[in-house]
Amino acid sequence: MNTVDYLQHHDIKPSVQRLAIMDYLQSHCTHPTVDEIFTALSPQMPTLSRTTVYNTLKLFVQMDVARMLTIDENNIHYDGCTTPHSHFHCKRCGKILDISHLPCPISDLSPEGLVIDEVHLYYKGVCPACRESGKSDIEQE
Amino acid sequence: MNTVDYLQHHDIKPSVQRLAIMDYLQSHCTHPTVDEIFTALSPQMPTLSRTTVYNTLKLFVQMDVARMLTIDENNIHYDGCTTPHSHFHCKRCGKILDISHLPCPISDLSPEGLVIDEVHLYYKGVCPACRESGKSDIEQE
DNA sequence: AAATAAAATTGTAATAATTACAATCTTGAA
DNA sequence: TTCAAGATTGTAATTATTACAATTTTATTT
Repeated sequence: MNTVDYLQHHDIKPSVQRLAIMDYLQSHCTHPTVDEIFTALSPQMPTLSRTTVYNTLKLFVQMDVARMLTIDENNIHYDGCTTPHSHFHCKRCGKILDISHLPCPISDLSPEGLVIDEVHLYYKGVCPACRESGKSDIEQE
Repeated sequence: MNTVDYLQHHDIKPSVQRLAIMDYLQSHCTHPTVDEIFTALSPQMPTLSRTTVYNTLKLFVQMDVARMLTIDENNIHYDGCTTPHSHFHCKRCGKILDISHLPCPISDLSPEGLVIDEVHLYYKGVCPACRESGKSDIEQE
């Protein structure tokens, strides 16, 4: 499905800005921040406003076509992939990687009377690349 | 073990401020924010500085006697309990509850070459209390 | 006990992410 | 074409956090 249809199927009007942001999210699985998206799209869309990126991502999350990742305490990251999966956050390079591992079924929770809308699972540590390069300490981005 | 010994066993000098903050964390399992801790302790410690609360919590996390929770995108919360457990974040009242559910063993991850230091698992939804009271929409705190 | 050094705390100022908001622009319907 | 609703923009305001220099506390040496 193309991006126009994808947004429309989720009751989102496919403006030029929204299309560009969704395309960026889906073609860059790097879980970008607002600023990364803004910086990447600015050259081709010189009139783009940071506020629009904020508004659009908020809308995307509301309409369930993006997920907000609060894994990194310094910046909120966004994920255009909405199928359940987990993440790995490298403390050295700061990258957030997708991994497939998911928790056990949550049926054993329902006795507590909780209504569960979202499941978030992630790990923190050191990624293979950083481990190889042997950088000694934390120095993100 | 008392709080003085607890901090000393983790190579943390038990200053008055640090003791007060650790005591607060351990006696209030509400996963408070910096501001909640500062506001709660200020009356008894009028000279306490917000910066000290920030510094102290950073130290506690480094020394492994507290965990930083980035579940709530608006504020960082802190947890004085360091044994593995999961959380539930109510989207209505904003409370973070402890729950015991944990993911399956992570041994199936090691093939990917990741070094894992921390596991974070939490759920978002509506807590029993908010469900009962039937408040219609999101209105945190 | 006095002098000194190291560590911790404090308060203010700076930084940076996010939001509020009013003005402008775009789109689609009447 | 006119109009209204919605989307975008840019600036200003807000807020959490950090930087930093000054002060205070604590521990150590003489």
